[in-house]
Amino acid sequence: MGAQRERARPGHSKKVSRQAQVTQAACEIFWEKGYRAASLQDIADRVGVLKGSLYYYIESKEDLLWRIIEDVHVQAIEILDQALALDASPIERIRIHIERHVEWYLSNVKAATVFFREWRNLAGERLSTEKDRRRGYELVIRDLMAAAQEAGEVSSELDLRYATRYVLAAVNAVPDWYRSNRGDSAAQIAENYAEMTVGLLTGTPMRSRRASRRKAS
Amino acid sequence: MGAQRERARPGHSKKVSRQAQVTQAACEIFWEKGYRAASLQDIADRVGVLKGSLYYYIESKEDLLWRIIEDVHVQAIEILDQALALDASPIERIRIHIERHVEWYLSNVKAATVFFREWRNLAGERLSTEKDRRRGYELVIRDLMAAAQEAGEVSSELDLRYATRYVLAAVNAVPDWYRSNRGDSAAQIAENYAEMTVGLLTGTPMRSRRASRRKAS
Amino acid sequence: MGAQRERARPGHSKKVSRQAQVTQAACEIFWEKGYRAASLQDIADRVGVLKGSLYYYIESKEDLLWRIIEDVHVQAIEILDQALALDASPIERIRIHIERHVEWYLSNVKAATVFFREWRNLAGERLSTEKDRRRGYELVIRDLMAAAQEAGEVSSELDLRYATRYVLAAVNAVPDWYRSNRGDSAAQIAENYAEMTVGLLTGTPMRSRRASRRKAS
Amino acid sequence: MGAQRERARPGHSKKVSRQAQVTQAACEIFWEKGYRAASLQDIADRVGVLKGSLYYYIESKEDLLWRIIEDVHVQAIEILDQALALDASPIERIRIHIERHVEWYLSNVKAATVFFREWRNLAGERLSTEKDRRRGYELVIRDLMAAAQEAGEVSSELDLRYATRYVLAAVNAVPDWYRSNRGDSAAQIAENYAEMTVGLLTGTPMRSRRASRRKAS
DNA sequence: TATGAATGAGCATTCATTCAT
DNA sequence: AATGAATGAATGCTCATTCAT
Repeated sequence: MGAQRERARPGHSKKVSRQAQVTQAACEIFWEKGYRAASLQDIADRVGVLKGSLYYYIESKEDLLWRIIEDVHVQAIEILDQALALDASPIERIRIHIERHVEWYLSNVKAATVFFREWRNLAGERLSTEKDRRRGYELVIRDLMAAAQEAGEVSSELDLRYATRYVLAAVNAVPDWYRSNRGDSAAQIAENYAEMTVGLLTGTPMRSRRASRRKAS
Repeated sequence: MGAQRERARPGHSKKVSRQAQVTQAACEIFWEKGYRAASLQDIADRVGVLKGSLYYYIESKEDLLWRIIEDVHVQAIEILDQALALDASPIERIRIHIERHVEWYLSNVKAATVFFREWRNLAGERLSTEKDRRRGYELVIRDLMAAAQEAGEVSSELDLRYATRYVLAAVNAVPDWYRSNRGDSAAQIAENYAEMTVGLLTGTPMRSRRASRRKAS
Repeated sequence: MGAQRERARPGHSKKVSRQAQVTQAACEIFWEKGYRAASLQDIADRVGVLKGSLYYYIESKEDLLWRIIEDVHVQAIEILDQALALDASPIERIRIHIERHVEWYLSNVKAATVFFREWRNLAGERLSTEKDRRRGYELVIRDLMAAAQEAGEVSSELDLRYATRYVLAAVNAVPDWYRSNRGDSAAQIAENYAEMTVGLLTGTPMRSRRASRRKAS
Repeated sequence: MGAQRERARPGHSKKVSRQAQVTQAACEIFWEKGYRAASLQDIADRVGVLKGSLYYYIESKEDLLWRIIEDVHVQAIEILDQALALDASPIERIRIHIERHVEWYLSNVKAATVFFREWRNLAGERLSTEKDRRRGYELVIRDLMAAAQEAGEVSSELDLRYATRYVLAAVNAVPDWYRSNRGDSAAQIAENYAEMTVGLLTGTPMRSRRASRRKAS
């Protein structure tokens, strides 16, 4: 529909594009009520336009969900790629990735939550695509773990199919319970999760790992 | 509405109560389509009655969800209590509990899935109750981990607030991906998850744990 | 949806089934405003129920149109079959058929009008089916004309592809202008149309045809 | 709104006026989807402007329909007037008129189709005007037939009210089924229709009419 | 126990139209 | 001449729920 090229007026960045405003509002409402319980009326109210006016910016309600999910994917894959490209041992790459991944989640709690909770509401081809993407993501992580296993960093007795799911489920649930205004900082939580993951994979007590990392650096 | 006590007709146990049939159908439909996308028409169709007739057995749609959730709770707590009552070290009790817990999930995939995915659709007091219960459950698990920590089985550096959530999220996601008709048996998966959990908590490599357990028994 | 078996209470025939009432109301509204301009609200108002209640009786708006069209088809084909089965010359069968056909139209003006004006609003498979049916109907009429041509009753110079369309268009337009409350009776109009059709096909002046028919009988 | 006079720039006839482009696009879209199902968006898309921009050229959607209908009328009446002015017998004038009329339809299928199918979507005064025009047109044709009847060319037994409608309906339906890319040429079809009409009116077999016309010329 | 009919509120979506720029 | 944004009313449709029988 209507193209929304931002008139790149410098110094006028305060006015976010309506397009972005709408997606943002949708994300919040979906996060608050869930995709199905959320109505376009809710979203329109938050944006401050009439319900029908939303259709100048979107094609359908699912469209909104799709945008949010796509956006999370793009960023998640970027983070993953950066970790994969690191010049470090497999297990170290895993550790760093988990840390950054969690940190990103925690600074995008709403989008991340919607991403994990609502993707099943997609339909047709989008649903298929999304399933494929999730499977693909899981496989990349599994491959990374396999590399660590081959490098002898991870016990060969660990069944990676389950380890992958175990770790991913644990990590992806972080936005479910996180409240930004109390408890540890996002960075601390991220570090904790990375450590637990490495511990799970390597079976090394936390103490000794920390010590060895300090030595190394 | 009408009382729902089953007329306890002895020797007539073959005929499952309609009440149970309805809950069962609801569980399946909720599992297939999600609570919000499921309609009472769907459920009535599966049971083989008219939509309006359902109201002889239920008070509302939420009622159905509530029953399923309650049922899972009752069984989950029973399993937890049994593990807590064991005469074994804390970490061993954790291991056994996780194993049984996962095994139960896997033989009740639909109910378990609905339980985890749909509880947010409860409203009012039921929602509060449910939140409390989940928090309570988490705390019991955390206490068990704390006991293991005090017993020296778990590193004192592990932050139990996060460890609890890590483990619970991982374990509770099992019904999300489990397909009963392929891959390992429920028992194998359960053992795997229990082992990974213990590994995560104790930081012991899997190999040595297995060896020590064999010696002990 | 809900089965609408009439409770065959004898002596209680005044109460027409709601199902029929709804279709009837739809037919009238479609006739008055056209299918697309007609709203389900209009129909509900005429029946005296709420808009949403209509869906107890129908599956969609198109459903209503479809029913009307199917009904016309069933009756039109019955009339055609009866004419085809007559023990008479081809041209006589044509004459009789046109007469009965027009007469039926004129006693079902609304349905017939909707049938001719609105079928293009069908979609998907229904549209295809309908197109096929119309083509099939045309072909049967053409075959009948071809029989008359072979019997020497119709000039061999007449191009039957066009003659068929000429006649059908003329005849099918009758409900477009007919007003039951003034002018000739339906029977007179029907006779006129039948005669004109025979005249067109045979090229016999009307006077001589009438005379010969009187002699024959 | 703004005046729409074309700036009559001489020597610049290549660029069709936007006004005409819009009407043309509307005609096509109305022909493809029907007036009610067509949206201004469709038309704007075809023209290559934004929906809102159309209102520089039109006052309303109905406006577009009205223009198409007016245009057909202007041309139809011109054709009729030319036939009426011919120095020939009434029946010959009828024959010639039908022939030219059909030929014109067939070279303006879209406009003609819209003209016949969609006029009922007009409202208010335009609808009344249109009804009058159609009635007037029918009466002129009827008068022509009456002249033929008085000249003894048409049987006095023919009821001209019905004959007029019969012929007009048949002729006006031509654009409904015509496909320019297959079958006979427009000229052949037009001749066929003219012949059938004369045959219907005069009750003369086609063969003898052709022979007599050849002699006369 | 169960049915069949109806309710009524809500929902996503469409669209002709307007208007400041 | 045309744009881009918004309006507001309407539309087809869904669904949990009610209730007399």
